[in-house]
Amino acid sequence: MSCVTNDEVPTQVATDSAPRPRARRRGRPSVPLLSQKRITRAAVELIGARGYPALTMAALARELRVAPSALYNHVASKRDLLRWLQDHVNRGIDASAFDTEPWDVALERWARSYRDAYVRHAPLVPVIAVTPIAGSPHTVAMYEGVVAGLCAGGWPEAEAVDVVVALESFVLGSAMDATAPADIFDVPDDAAAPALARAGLLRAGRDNADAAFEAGLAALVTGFRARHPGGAGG
Amino acid sequence: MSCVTNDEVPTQVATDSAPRPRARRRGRPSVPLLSQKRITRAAVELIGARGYPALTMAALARELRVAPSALYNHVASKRDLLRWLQDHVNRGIDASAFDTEPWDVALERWARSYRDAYVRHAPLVPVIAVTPIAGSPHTVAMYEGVVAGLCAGGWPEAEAVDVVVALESFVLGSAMDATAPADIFDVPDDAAAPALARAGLLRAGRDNADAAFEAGLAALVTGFRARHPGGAGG
DNA sequence: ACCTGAACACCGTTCAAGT
DNA sequence: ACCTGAACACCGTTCAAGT
Repeated sequence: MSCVTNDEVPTQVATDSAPRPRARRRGRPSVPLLSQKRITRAAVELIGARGYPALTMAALARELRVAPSALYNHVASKRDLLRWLQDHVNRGIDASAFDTEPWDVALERWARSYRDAYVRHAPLVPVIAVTPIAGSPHTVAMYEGVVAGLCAGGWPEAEAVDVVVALESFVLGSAMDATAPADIFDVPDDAAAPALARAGLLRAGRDNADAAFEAGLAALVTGFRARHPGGAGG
Repeated sequence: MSCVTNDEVPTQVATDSAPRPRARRRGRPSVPLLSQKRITRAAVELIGARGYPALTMAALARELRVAPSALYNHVASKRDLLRWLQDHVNRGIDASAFDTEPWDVALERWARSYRDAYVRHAPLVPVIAVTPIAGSPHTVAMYEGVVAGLCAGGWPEAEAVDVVVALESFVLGSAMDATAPADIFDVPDDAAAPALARAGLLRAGRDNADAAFEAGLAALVTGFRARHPGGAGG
């Protein structure tokens, strides 16, 4: 009550009824307002709330209550921001089965977890495909776990990477496919595409993206099992 | 020579030495300058010459010697233009093997042709995944041929579409992967990722994208053969 | 080093005015 | 119907000026 600390005029109090959205002195703040962690976190929240089209540098800066140009003291470009996001998303992928399960079981679990993560982040997929992993610690850790697990399961190192890249291509393609509208294969006139039209009727109401992913995943693992050096396959 | 038609002052002739880059009366031309065909053709040429980043509505209009706003009399949006491009690229994919070869051989050939086409058009991949095929005649024809071929080869219609979608996901993911830099898996410090580092050394100099694609394609086809209802597989 | 504020060079798209 | 020209509402990014 009678204390003399500086809480009688907190920054939220307006001097009168006029709205004063923010006030900060012009120069460098004594403690930095931004960091990679804070920027990434705000970007994830923004995407979660309003989707990828809403992720603009201006909107992100607004979320962080900062001028847009302030972001460029921490990240070189929007492209680099997307790389941070990629690493954040990869952190959520579960590759732990490679520690406990046979390589083929682990591969299936990893693929499902990987696809699940990117179905919600499909706009990152084109970024992933072209981005060297070196600067992304969680991404490196994930691949190391997967490749080490495959090698422990009997795969030669060079071939293990082929398996990983092939599976990743399928997973990322499937993640993009999962964002498609359900009626993507609908055809207007049945005469021009009778097989497609019949198939469309048979498939109506199914979750086609999931079914195709599971079919492809099973085929891929079956095929790799057949190729595995010490395997029971052909 | 002595004819009285309107060719004595063609549009290319400048009245004096001053450069006059273009001259056209303001109103509607007697014969339309643009069409879907001409716009698509110019876009393909522009992409071929200067790449996808150069494909802007302004640059495309310039190529066609037209004001940017003129394009919008023919195409509703840049997105729709990309759909036209998708259909054009799909026209170049060879699915003819389904007419003459067993389904598994045809599937492999189609997949290679499909990937080849989109390696040069990777920026279209995210568009494809989300675009209904109905408005794209060549795309519909391609899928119809593939699904009909699979059905003729003994696949039930609904399952045939799963096979197609799974293979397509793999192909499009692989096309994006093929645009990645060769050193995408390089890791700076070997201690943190020893398996990855060893694999990187073994793979240096190889065409890794091609190897991974062929490995995945072979596995996928092997797996589908094993699942085929009338097949010799398990 | 790290912020603000004011620019810059684009981008896709719209629309009135012309024929 | 189909073009031009002039706008509009963005976008990512740069940079001098401040502390």
